[in-house]
Amino acid sequence: MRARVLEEATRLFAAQGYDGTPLQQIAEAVGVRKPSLLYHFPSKDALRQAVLDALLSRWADVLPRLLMAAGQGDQIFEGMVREAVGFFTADPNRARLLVRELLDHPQEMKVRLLTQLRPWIEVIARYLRRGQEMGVVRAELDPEAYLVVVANLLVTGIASTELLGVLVASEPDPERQVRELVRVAHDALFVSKEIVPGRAARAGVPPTAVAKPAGRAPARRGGARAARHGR
Amino acid sequence: MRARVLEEATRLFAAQGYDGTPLQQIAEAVGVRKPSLLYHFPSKDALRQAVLDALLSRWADVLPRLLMAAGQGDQIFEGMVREAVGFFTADPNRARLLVRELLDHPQEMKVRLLTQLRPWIEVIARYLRRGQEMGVVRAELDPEAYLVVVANLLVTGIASTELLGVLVASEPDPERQVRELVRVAHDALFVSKEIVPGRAARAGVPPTAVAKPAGRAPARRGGARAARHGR
DNA sequence: CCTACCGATCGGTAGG
DNA sequence: CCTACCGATCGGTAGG
Repeated sequence: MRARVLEEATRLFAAQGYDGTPLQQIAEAVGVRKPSLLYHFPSKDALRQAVLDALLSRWADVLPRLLMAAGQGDQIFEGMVREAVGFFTADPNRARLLVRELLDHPQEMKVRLLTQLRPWIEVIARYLRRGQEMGVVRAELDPEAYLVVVANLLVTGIASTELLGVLVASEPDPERQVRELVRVAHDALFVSKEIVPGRAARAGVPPTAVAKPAGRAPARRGGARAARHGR
Repeated sequence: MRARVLEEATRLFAAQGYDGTPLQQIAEAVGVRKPSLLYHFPSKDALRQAVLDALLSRWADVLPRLLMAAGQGDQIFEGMVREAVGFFTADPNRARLLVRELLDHPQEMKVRLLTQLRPWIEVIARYLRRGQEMGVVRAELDPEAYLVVVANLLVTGIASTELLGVLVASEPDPERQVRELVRVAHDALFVSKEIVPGRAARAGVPPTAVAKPAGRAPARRGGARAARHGR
């Protein structure tokens, strides 16, 4: 029952916001009376925090697993992006809820980010710097700032995919938008070799390090697949 | 007086949201009684729309001027990004308000974006395609999707600069984050030549077309200057 | 632009 | 988990 409440509260908070969602409405969605909610959660604010905890605790599992699994440093990008895209496209409410919390409770989120996300950023930033030394990652890239930009890009980009679709084409295609999202993150990260004609590509860059995406057929880079692997 | 109300309402809606801001609080900030607000605006919702109108109407002036001014196609990027960054860093409340409206009133915003933004996206997308034919803009870039991604990136990135700063460094530096924001947009747009050693750079790309940023000193590309040129 | 006021709705409690 | 209920606050109106 507690799980049901969290589920409906997540959906409604994401769609209408905390202030825009009365307990009454959550109770109706769950199928109980309002005071029953306050038996499981001492207050509406406690419910909000429980919803947020449930959302962020999933990342606490996913992040370490990702960093362990990626043996080679250059596979981290694909793994992390695929996981993030999959997580948020499976239920865009997750992304919307995060954005709302960032706006509505900046101080509380600042503490959460600092303790739960900052350590991982430092770890991944070290990988990026190693990539820079190897000439695989763009030298002018600012590791920590890049990671924050991309995290923000993925979360807000997916949160508003449905809405912003009308700007891209008459018949919105979420996959197309997510694909471009991932491409932007990718091309801003790796040193690219696309325009180099022929053998110049071999100059100074270890051929195995950058991995496949650069020279291959464009527009099939994980967004599509990840969007399908669902929840 | 109407202007004063719009000003305070913008600030409070941006910080606390529409549902989180009572008319009473706006009245206090302006220095009048609550019913006086409803003399200038027929309802709270009418006030919200007036605030949004005031914000978006500024872009209706800025966008055309930008596209007129940029004589060369390759200057459009710098001009647009500088203008957008300047506009939103001058008052991050503008960015936050836009993000809130996107979440709280998606249908209404969909109509606004479709009529007020879509035409411009089509125009700029044509410039991008021309750049692709010239080999200056990345071939795998999806013009319309790219523009939406970057617009979203700038708005949300600046909306949360202050908050996300703690993830980048112990002593947050807004300029550093904005700089990386602009770099990501830039490097995901243009074909880069950085790793090409020596004369290979001349192969197939008109030297004057790409303009300066690519080969020069990194990390001084408009974010810093724009952030200073204020409101 | 004000005072006075209203009906509706809110989060939360009493008591079982 | 329910019924019954409360004080506070909300957007908005009457009337001047």
